[in-house]
Amino acid sequence: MLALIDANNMYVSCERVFAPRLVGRPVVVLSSNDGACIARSNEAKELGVKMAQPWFQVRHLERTAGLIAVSANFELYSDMSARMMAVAGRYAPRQQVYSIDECFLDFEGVRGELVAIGRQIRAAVLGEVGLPTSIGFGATKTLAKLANHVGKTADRKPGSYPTTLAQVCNFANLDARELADVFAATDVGVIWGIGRKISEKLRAADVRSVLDFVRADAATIRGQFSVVLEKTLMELRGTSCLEMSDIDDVPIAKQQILVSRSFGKAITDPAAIIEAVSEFASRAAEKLRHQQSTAGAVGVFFMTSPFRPNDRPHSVNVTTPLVRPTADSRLLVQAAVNAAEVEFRHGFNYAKAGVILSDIRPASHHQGELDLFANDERAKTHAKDRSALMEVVDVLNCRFGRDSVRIGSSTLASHSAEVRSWATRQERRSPRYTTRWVEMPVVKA
DNA sequence: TCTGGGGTCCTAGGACCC
DNA sequence: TCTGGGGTCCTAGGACCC
Repeated sequence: MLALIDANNMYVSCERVFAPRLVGRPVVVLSSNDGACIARSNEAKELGVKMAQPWFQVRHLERTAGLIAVSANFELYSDMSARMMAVAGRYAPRQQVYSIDECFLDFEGVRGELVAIGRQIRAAVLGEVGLPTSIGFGATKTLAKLANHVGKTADRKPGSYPTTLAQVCNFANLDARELADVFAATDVGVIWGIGRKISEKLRAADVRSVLDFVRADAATIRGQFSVVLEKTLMELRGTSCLEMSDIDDVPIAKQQILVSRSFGKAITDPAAIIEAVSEFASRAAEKLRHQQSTAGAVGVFFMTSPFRPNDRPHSVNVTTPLVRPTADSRLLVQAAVNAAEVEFRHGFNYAKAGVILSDIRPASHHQGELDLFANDERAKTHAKDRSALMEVVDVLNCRFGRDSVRIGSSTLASHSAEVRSWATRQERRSPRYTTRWVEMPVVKA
């Protein structure tokens, strides 16, 4: 039996732990640039604020309905996430952290009543970390996800499901009839793996509820959609198709590393694009070294805004293969900047840019005898110097703070983050209470 | 005025091989 | 006029997730 545990409105709940004035009020957390709502409290959902809705569209609710908006504070959220995962992990032999706010637990071999255990987990995470959670139990990952959704919804919208399913929902405790009722009352679009496009297509074929979907013909689903959706169907019928990947302690290395931002305002100046791309490449290189990998290709993109119909659209997306995979910031930045210089066009209002590292492999992996340069002693020494230098840079930045040492070209046009024309706005960010000494909350006697 | 920033997996189709 | 058949590998793009 598997469980999915996730934090309710994670980002909002993290903010509330340290700012009790937010409790019971409609609250949203804003994306970078304070552009869109990426988390909503239940009260904000009730005001009609949609996921990813632009802030300017709901801003009037600040005055009319007491809506409170805060800028995203990812440093705080990821630390709170780690604490939550540590607590949840105590209760089952295997845990897979799936995202910042949810993990799967595998209860195989565990004795005891699962709903009762689920309630203990909720109480522990709430008591020790301060985050409210929901828990779903099912025979497969997709069922556990669905049970979690039912548990959360039963709690939030009385009458939607039997109250016994609220907060902690175990499908195994339902008989066939009760399960069919739950499935019939649940929209097909909430199933894990069914997004907007597929649910539209399913509805057009008169498959509207989870029950409709579960009763659909598997071969037809595969033919008209994909093997992926067929797996989803089998999972809902109780046949496991998605394995637990339970590499508990060692995070799986990313196959692609992306750093991108929307600009605070439109960019027309090549120097600004180059500065941004240089900065993104630097940041990506840090992530790359952190997971002890090298990249064999550097991608750069920048584009105009699709939301400004009066702007001429333009979009650049180029990938530069590297002769030899590297994790050296200077080489990665150089490749990214070169591509940006070549592809930049005057006369466009660029709104967003990014750098993607791909063809990622372990840093320990050497090309071996086929790489002629590798046999060149000077080249070997050079490579060693390089990685030693990067190590020093990383250590210094870890000790003295981000950007204590950085690549020269990322400061071409200006000297501080505050004056960089492309820098994102974050006017409402809370203190990083748990990860910065100077921002630690102070208790007054 | 103002519209997120990460990721994953699968598939179709082209390049290329014999 | 008629122009193979079977395979692999790679990439771009589309779907999804949070």
